Amino acid sequence: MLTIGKLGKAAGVKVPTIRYYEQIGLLPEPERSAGNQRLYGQSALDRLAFIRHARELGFPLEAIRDLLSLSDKPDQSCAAADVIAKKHLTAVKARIARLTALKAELERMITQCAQGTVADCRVIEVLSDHSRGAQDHRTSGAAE
Amino acid sequence: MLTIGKLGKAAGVKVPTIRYYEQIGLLPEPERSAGNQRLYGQSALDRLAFIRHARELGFPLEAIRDLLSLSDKPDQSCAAADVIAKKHLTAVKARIARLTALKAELERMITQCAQGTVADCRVIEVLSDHSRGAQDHRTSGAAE
DNA sequence: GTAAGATCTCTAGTAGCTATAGCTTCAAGA
DNA sequence: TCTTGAAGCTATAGCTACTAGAGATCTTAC
Repeated sequence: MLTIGKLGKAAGVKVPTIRYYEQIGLLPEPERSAGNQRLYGQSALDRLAFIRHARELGFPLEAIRDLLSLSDKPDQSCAAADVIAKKHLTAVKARIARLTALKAELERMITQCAQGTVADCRVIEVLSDHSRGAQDHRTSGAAE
Repeated sequence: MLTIGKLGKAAGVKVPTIRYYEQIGLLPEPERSAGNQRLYGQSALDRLAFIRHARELGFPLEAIRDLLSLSDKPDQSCAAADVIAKKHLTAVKARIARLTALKAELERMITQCAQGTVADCRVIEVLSDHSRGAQDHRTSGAAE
């Protein structure tokens, strides 16, 4: 049996966050010790690790709630999980594209900044590029 | 001169968000019409486009505030902007790595889900993989 | 037995918006 | 010129996903 601190360490989640997850019903109410402290078993650790992993990957708590409810009744169709995964995949792809573009921009910025003052630094220009022949950035960028 | 709605459309930012930015001091208070409505010029559009672009790329508002203050005094050294950009670049790289891993996982999930029920669907397993030889995922994943 | 550290509950604060209520102003058509 | 409907105004409250405090209690190691 794990105390909340041990559980948090094992799953990589902060203690108040665990209590928060319990409060909003993502984690079931655990057993308590004689002195009223929470005690967790392996299944709580699994569940929390799942939540943390999904959160890290950008799933909102509501999607996680859905996925957990699926795992709670594993003999049902996979269609719902599939829908969630597909929806998220689209968002993930868009995010990767944007972040990759940003990475290039940041690298360019840093290179250029290394050689001058703000006057000839492109940081600001790069990030407000709408006015210099890149009016079309919305076509590729605003897909969210 | 643009009304707030036109400005929002031009920059791709919602009207309440513009007012929010003004409230927290990211945008200067604009002129007003005789009837007390906000009126914006080109510089406000530039500034807002910059903010939106930076937000889209994941810069927190405080970093944007810093960058804007730099652009307001463009004859100073670029070092500060460089620091901000570098710090952000590290975070961006980590994010891309995580999202790329997620993309693979989601794609695998969807493929597998297409062929069965939740009973043999890996959605939950994939996302709580700590117990199957991937305990070290924290080493590569929790860098934020 | 005592002292440090972990846990308890509860409340309030954070970022970055978003929504609502109830009002006024503006632009376009009849 | 009147009117009507969209767009604007202020102010406040709500949202997600936590995070931080206060002040009390429990557990554990010496």
